[in-house]
Amino acid sequence: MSKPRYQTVADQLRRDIEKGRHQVGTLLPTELQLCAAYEISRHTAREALRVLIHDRMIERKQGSGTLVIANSRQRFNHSISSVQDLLQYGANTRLTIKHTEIVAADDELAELLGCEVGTDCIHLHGLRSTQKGEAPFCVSDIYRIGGKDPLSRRLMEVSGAVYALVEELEIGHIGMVEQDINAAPLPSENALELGVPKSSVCLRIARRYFDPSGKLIVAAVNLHPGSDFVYSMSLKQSTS
Amino acid sequence: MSKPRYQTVADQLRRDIEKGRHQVGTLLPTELQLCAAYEISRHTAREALRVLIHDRMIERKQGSGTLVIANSRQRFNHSISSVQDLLQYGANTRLTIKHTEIVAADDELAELLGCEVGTDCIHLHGLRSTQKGEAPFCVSDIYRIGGKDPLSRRLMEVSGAVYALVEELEIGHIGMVEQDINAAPLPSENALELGVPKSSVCLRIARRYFDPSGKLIVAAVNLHPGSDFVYSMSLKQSTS
DNA sequence: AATGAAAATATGTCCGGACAAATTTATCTG
DNA sequence: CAGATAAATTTGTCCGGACATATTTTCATT
Repeated sequence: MSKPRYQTVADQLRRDIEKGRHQVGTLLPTELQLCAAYEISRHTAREALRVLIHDRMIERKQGSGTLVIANSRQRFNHSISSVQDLLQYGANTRLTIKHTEIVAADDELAELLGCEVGTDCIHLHGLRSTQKGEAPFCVSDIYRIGGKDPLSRRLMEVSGAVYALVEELEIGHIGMVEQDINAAPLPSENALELGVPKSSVCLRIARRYFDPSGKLIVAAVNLHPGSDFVYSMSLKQSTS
Repeated sequence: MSKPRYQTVADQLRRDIEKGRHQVGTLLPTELQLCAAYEISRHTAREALRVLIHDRMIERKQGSGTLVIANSRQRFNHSISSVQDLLQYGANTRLTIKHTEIVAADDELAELLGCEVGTDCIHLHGLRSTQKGEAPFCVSDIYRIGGKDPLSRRLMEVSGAVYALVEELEIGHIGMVEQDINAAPLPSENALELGVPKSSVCLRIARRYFDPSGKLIVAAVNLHPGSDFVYSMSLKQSTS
């Protein structure tokens, strides 16, 4: 239940960097100094620093020291799933399900789910916002084949990111994700929901989650008003 | 000079997975088994496994074990640069430079390049198509600061993907790529070039390439008519 | 003042051990 | 046989120490 020690130290260091107590471009205290300051072993100090390396806030160099390279966490900015993850975790967003229904798949949905037209599907429609109750910035639709299958029914009870969802539903783990990104006109009903002009364009991210055996778990479609919301991420390439 | 021990073990395990001696979906030997097999400490075994976690070949779960989730290192197909790579290499596309010019940076370009408004810049404007002479599906603009700098001049002579470009110009290697993705209305002149309706929406990918020291090499903006072209990629390799 | 060798510093690698927490497996009980 | 309980298994956390390697600093020499 309680946080590991190295996590506590990492959190504290992150706050210190975010608050400017350790400026970008300067060196963090050395391992031994951290050991003394937090009364931890060197191993624990290194684990804490590893967290910040993973967050891309620091870089370490043997003999030189630990350099602060960013004053905020840049966590998932390595993977394309980060676009989504950035929204779901990094930016600490909330998904509020507005309604759920059983629908017969039309052409478009049938293609997304890879099923026959007319197949019963569960559909969850929600809005994503940074804080609960705040203005939404993204329309999120989640689909699953089978209106009566037990997993689909449970899907209606839980809420949150698809990854959390999959964990909660005890599906095991996600084997593959297919992702389509394109631009599209934002449907007027969604424009209304998001409070943006009717003629807006949007970034459409359609994702399909498969289990390791290749069976589709769920599909999700997210619409982001494009001009308002810009995804930015940096990628460092290792040449080793 | 010599590789660390944990790296040797990680390499061996990776080869074993790639060769199918450890199948995707199965469990890797436990830490203690690895300790015995390679005559290493548990710490070293854990370091080795950490490498494979970083490569996204395995996933670990306390109490359960170490699951093999991929049979090859997942490197660039995890990064959003694959969107571009898919176009440049996977789909075997051609970039045809339509014209080059020296321009004074306006507000937008100055922000993209991180330079003063009014700075001389090289601008290459081109169209991307699957085959030379075929209908283009993407508008590509490449920018570089300095209208007279030798590298900029040479930029006008070569053509192709930015990565190939960088290689040809012998810049060394790209240290970092920053990327913005958003949706936008497609400017009417570009719509004309691409032969799509004037009121089209487009996917706009703006990328900035830096050398390892952090100096900007070039910036590129690609516009794709959104509804026509869909990026599709898989994040995790399915069991094949 | 410039150079180069030595010392100090800081991170990297590696070992040993101990206990905690999560999961799986075996066992007992009704 | 089903369900709860206990044991075994497996990874996670944390400590201590030692030496290696890369970098910076110091200092003696020229």
